Amino acid sequence: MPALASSRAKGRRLSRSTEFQRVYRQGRSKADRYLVVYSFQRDEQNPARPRFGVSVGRKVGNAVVRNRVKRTIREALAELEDKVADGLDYVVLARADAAELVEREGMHGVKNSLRELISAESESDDAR
RNA sequence: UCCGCAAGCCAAUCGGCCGCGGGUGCCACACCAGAAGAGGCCCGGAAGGGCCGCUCCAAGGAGGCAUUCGAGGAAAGUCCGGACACCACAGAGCAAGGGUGGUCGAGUAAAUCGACCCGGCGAAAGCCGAGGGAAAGUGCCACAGAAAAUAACCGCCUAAGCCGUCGCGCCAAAGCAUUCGUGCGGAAGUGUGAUGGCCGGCAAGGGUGAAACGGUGCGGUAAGAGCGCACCAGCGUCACGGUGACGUGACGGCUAGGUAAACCCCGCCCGGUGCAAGAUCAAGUAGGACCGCCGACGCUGCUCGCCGAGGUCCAGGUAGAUCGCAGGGGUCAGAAACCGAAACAGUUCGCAAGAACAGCUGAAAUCACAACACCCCGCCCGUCGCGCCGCGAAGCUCCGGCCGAGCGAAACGAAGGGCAGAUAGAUGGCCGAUCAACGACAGAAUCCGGCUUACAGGCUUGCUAAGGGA
Repeated sequence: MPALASSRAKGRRLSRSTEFQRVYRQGRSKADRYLVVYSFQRDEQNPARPRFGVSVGRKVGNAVVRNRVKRTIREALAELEDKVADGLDYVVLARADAAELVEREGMHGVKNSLRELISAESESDDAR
């Protein structure tokens, strides 16, 4: 199977509303003050590369702010891709104060926050 | 130079690496899907259906490489208008409801634009105004104030009328005096002056207010008043100027508060919903018609009926997909040309219902859309030209420089590059350099024309007033 080079490419994103719903309803979640990470085991037998969805609500700010938050999260995810288990769908939800984190700490702040959330989640996964 | 005003423009810049979305070209077939071929296996009584790998193809998806394009002046608010789509009515008028409102011109239209008029603000440049009608009618005008529309609290005035008081006259009567002529006298009466009151007159002044029944001055008056006059403002008529809003002048009669984004009257305009409009295709599930090989039941058999499973076709249409949708048009319509006609006569599959193909006419018989190619137009960029500066006696071009800001290409004419189009929604990240030094407001979502609102800093041009210099 030809690897899609980047997690930012179209095929590696969650695209359908039903896919988001599935992750929200059936997945597990972990959160801090700024971000919420949902994850869902898609197919246990045939683990593919993980897929990502980003959701930024209106509470975060106006369109320019939302765009900036979304792009920053995508960049951070692309750099964290190696540390993420295959076969999972992730949704990163930006909470209302997320713009504050992006403005203050930039991409690195978001990356650190995501790394902690994702590893905490996989630990609880192992404990299961 | 500085204060201000107007118009236009920019929206940090440059380089490297990595990345995202669209278009185009090429590669590739290891993945998914598909076409063809031969083969194997499974389910089924059969018709038929399914699965597996192999060979081959390249015309899809995903992928790789290359190339090209990729947020704004407001993309925003969704406030007007138009295109487009569907729905409704399918004629006209009236009514209702909503909108709109100086004039002329531009514009498909607009709560649009330009010029002008009028009013307000400003010293000016200039800015602001939904700016028809208040003598059609109704209503309202807070607080304050006597009063908010046929005004009278303080105030001013007693000219006319009435009632007093006092002074001074006139004077019939009584009375007194008398030279008998008349004189004095004076109640009542009457005249006049002063004064008090009643009945009144007035609207100048004060006070209240956003606004108080035109303003200023002179005359006039008891006091006053358009009562008279002059000028001003307003109204009407006429004349002149202007396409017109309106302006100017003359004359007239002397007065009419404000408010219509209060009701209302007048003129003009107006179906509704919005691209989540809507169109096309279409799994699955349920539905309808038909077929009658198989099974069950009615009936032991045949026929028939019914049920089940199976098959064929059909309609509607969910998930989903595609289009709408990326500047516009031409080549691009034609003899039936959007699902056709004729025929059931061909071939294949099927028990059959039927399906697919072929044949005839024809360039084409699924069409349309899309795409490629070429051409034309529009817009943008840059070129060029207009333009600016210098030199000079003289510059559209003709010698040199600047293209800083901007504009133009209507006609003729030259060559080049470009035109965002996503659908959990692309236009970004990191590093380095520079600055007026960390860069405002802010992110396309059907398109177009406006309006409004937000906004750091900077640039260009023109203008006003003041000061300075020549």
